[in-house]
Amino acid sequence: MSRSTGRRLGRAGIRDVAAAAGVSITTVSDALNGKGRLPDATRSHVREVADRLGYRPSAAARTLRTGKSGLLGLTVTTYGDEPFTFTEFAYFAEMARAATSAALARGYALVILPATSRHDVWSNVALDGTVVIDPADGDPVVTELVRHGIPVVSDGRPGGALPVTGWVDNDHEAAVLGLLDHLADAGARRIGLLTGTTTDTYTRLSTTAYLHWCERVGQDPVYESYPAHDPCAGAVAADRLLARPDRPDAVYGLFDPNGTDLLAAARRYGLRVPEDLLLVCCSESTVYASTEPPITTLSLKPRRIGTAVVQILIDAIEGLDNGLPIEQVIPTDLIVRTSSQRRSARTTVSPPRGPAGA
Amino acid sequence: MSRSTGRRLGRAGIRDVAAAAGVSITTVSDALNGKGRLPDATRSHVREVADRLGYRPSAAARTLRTGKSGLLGLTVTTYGDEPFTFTEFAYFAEMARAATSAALARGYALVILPATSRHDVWSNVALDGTVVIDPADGDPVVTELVRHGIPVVSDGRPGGALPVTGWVDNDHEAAVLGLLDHLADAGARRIGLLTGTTTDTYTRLSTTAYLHWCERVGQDPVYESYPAHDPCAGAVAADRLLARPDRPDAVYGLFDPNGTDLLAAARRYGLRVPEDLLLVCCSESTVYASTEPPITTLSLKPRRIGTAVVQILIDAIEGLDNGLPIEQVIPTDLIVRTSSQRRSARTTVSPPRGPAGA
DNA sequence: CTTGTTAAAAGGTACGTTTCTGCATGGTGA
DNA sequence: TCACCATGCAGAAACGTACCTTTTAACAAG
Repeated sequence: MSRSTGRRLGRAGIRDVAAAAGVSITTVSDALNGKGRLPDATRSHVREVADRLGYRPSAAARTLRTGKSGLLGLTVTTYGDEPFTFTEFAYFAEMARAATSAALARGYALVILPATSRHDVWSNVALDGTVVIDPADGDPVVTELVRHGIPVVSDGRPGGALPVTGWVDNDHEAAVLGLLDHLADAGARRIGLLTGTTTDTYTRLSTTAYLHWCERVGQDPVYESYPAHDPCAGAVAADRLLARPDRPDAVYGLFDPNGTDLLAAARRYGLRVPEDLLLVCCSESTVYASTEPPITTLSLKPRRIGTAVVQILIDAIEGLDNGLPIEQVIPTDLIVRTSSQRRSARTTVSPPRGPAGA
Repeated sequence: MSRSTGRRLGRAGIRDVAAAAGVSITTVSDALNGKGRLPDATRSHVREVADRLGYRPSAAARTLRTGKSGLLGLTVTTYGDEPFTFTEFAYFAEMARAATSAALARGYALVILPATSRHDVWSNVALDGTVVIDPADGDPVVTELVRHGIPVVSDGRPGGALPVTGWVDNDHEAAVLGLLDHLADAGARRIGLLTGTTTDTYTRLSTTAYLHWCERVGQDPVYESYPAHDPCAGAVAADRLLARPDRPDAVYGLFDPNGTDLLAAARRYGLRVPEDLLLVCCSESTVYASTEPPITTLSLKPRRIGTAVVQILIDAIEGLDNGLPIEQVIPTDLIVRTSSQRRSARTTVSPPRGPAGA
């Protein structure tokens, strides 16, 4: 059997479409991709034949030929042993969702990849670019990607002079300072911090901002650290913080679960929130709107970050950037709820009295 | 310039490695892939040269040649307008995480794709198989994938005779029945249900199981429905349920946020939990361990489901299955906490469920 | 009649692998 | 010596597409 008629197995290729339509391969390619100079009659005829045969172009062949795969890597640096322990779950989920949407809107898809440098995984997929969440200083994966000319944009300001194409981050210092001012305005005299032992940029910047603030207002720092990837350790650390002799009258928790942890610890010690203890934590979770009392949260706007990261990355891939690294700062959002408002006892919604009242 | 020396731009290819190592292309390929019959000396020599040149095989070329891309699609059927509104956030995140890990462990990576039938996205990526979460009856994307011979495994029993390669799901009927028995054992006389208006399998099976149970024990059904993708609607429906004249003394909420919604509603009506109202909701979130009081949850074991789905899919791709569709049922896990225990104030240990009851 | 111009379509090569087939070589048993 | 086989390696054909180059036809202008 000759090469033109040979394969009856498998899907229809561009050759089969060309033969069935009575035109050349080039014409089919041009017709389907909207290129070349073809009369509309030919174009629609080819399209119809392709449809009839159920033709789908081979992504692999196209990628091989054009050098563009339409795939973006998405990597989360992890702590601990499990491959994908995101401590900031809601944050990651929101960010990834926004990134996926933004990529899709521009014709790209996201591939989830491990942060480890397992070559056999990374090299088995053709990437046009990569999004890295919270890269470690001198991350080997990032370094190698950049060395191979693959654009890399990071969520979180990269440390260690990582040669990324660009990055997006919040102004963590400003956020923490503003938040502490807010607590002080609400009457806090000694503000405590629940922070992490890891060395990632977020933890580091937030903690130093706290220390600076303490220095400025002349307060002794009161903080507890714990490995952020261990949820139980968070509860323990929250307890430790409230058990100290120099117990704070307000606490900021850097991580998502800290709000409930601190609330539980406060209950154990008979502390009323917000009367005896003001509470704020950094979280994207909506549960803090309906805890008792609702807890003030700092939102890092993961959706805006995810969108921005992908836009920068795709711009770089498509050569729409100016070549310089792009740095973008996304403002944070302090969502003030009862837990950080000492004075106003007014609740926002008037409780509808039900039948059989208390 | 000839084809052998021509390209100094771009990365090193297998040809360059062959030339530098003084062997043929075949030998390089065999050496790196562990195939063929080569002495260890040659093998290691080739590997060393490849390393020195920073050689990375082209995934696109390999995929084109072998027909295997090592990529699995991951799709979530969505409700509402946004492309990725997962109502069960924690569930999806956990499931996706487990699926990603399992895939990675077997050398595959996951690509996140939209459930819409945008051809230009789906056909731009070469997939070896696809995981579909909660497919709609007669889902066109699934149908087309199967028609093209791509294995599809679904999380959630597919309705509408969808010709999937296999599926994994919980036994939702049994879970709901057991849960209702548990509430009845704790003293509930009238159990209410907070359910969804959507027609997905989970909602449908759970609701009918509830109705069956009511019929069996001779209780009038007491339930409220709301569009599960709207978080505010959940709070409203919870309120409505507790405002009814035939107010239930126990409620099961089908969706993740229902626990906090119901707790807030109970507070508004001055109902004590668990004394006046028993509460259970289906959730994977750990926040319910530290609410006041802690809330009993039904876990669907998303990690086990994600792992199982991927194993079945990869088995099918690699031809390790027997060809028949595979159906796997994952047991659920009722995590009993204070909110569903009227008598014993003692915590934590879940009562061993005997089949007896009554 | 020649030449230039343009539309329409065909030819053919390259993208970078994997892998089938085949060619030497040297050792072994008959 | 010869046939035979295992070993170690090379040649070359695909895989399916995109795109650069060329051909053909038609037609207007010189």
